[in-house]
Amino acid sequence: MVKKFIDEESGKVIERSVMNSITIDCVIFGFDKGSLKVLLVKHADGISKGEWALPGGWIREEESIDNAANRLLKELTGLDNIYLEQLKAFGEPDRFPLGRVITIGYYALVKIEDYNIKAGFTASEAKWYKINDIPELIYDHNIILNFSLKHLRNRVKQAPIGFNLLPEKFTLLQLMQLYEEILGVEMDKSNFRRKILRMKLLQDLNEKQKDVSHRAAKLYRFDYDIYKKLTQKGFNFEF
Amino acid sequence: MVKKFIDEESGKVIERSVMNSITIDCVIFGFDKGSLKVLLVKHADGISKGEWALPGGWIREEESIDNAANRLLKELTGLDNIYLEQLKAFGEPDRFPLGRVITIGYYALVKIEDYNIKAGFTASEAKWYKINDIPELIYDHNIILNFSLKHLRNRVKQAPIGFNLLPEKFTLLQLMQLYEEILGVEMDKSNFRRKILRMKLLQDLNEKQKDVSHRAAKLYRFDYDIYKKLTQKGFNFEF
DNA sequence: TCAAAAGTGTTGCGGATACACCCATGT
DNA sequence: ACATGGGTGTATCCGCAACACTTTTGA
Repeated sequence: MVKKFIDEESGKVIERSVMNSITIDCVIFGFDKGSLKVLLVKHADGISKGEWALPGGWIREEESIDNAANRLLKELTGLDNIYLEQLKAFGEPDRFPLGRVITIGYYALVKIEDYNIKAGFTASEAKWYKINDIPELIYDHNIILNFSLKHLRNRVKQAPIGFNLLPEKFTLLQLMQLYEEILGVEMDKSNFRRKILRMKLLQDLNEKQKDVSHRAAKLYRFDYDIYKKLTQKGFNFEF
Repeated sequence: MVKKFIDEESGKVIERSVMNSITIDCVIFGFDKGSLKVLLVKHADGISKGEWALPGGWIREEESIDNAANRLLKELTGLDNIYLEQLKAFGEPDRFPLGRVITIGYYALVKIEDYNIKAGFTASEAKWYKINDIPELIYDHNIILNFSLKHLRNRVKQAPIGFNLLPEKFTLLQLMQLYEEILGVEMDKSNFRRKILRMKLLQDLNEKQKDVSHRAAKLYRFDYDIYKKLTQKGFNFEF
């Protein structure tokens, strides 16, 4: 990726491999059938044709990097208004074989069934992979993925973000299984209930599950307004 | 910052404001006389001449961004082997007035008295500012600084990094005052002792303070080896 | 009536908090 | 003697973990 420049002072044409190219790569997490999954895409052409990768793209000149990440996500999943946070920049000099490209990693949490409905995907192939079943990815994408997983495991204990992976209405057991899966631990049903309910972050919807072959459980919803109010009063989500 | 390019396909000269320039900016924390401080530099020339800023610089083509940050820090403070971690990338399109420049924020924790001894500083002016006394900085540097402060306050509770701000040998009260200053809280002497000693991360040096006008306190040292061992066994620093 | 998951109750332990108190040392 | 910080001891409270138990519902 050698570009030709005109040197401002001398007026001469100089060749320089392009330093400072920037991309964005997204780790998109979903939760489905008790498993934490990541959305990967198969490259349709270019030097890494046929290989799996994190979805990503270029930053446009007029948009902020957060906006670029949101736009890419919308293009990739058809979903708007997704939980999205920057991880950090990855910039080993040799991470991209054809030149110096720094990438900014993002991670997103989506409700997988929303994605299935809208399915705005146009790329050649995209697939949800279980977290324990990730194939080899191009460039340093495995490193980025592992970093984001570690980050998610920390974050989920510090802030109530896990809800973004669940449907709007969920049962306490679903929530517990989400935590068990992400953190890789087993939990006690009874203690989990007490702990999460004591925080008063969940709104009891006075609704029950339907079409289950056992006693139907109450449905709850995460109440973001209450969380904001509590946070302002100094409340700190900790799990 | 408009640059002239030669378009690869058409061969024509095109002007384009440079997209994707990348810099590094460092928030260097120090702890001195009971106050948390940040090292700021005064710009000697350029469009922001005379204004205060976070120390920073450019990434070289052949170095990783982590190495670039380490090199810059060495150039700025004369110090090697410093605690240094990436924050994240900052990339609002208008953050830099003369073109699109994305910056990668880093934060560093240094022992301020080491800095005073070596003092490898060549820039026009550099000064330690108390955290509550930060002037207006150029570009989005106040945003970066505030972000790093918030990050530090979280991090210091999750990992034993505060020690990097203290001298090699310190007393328990010094450590407590460090935590009090960073977190902005008051703590109980007795409870702090128990809590920190129970973790067994501190090595009792069997030495005492000298030249103090009161009963001399025991000196301790943070034992990184023990910490590593404990971490491998599943220990999790939490404060 | 049995399986499966929902949901409640109880008990013991350990860490956090809030104090009260004594110790050593320089001025 | 007293100011200053160093250092210890103790009572209380509360959350957490472990575990036993009852309830509801479909098959």
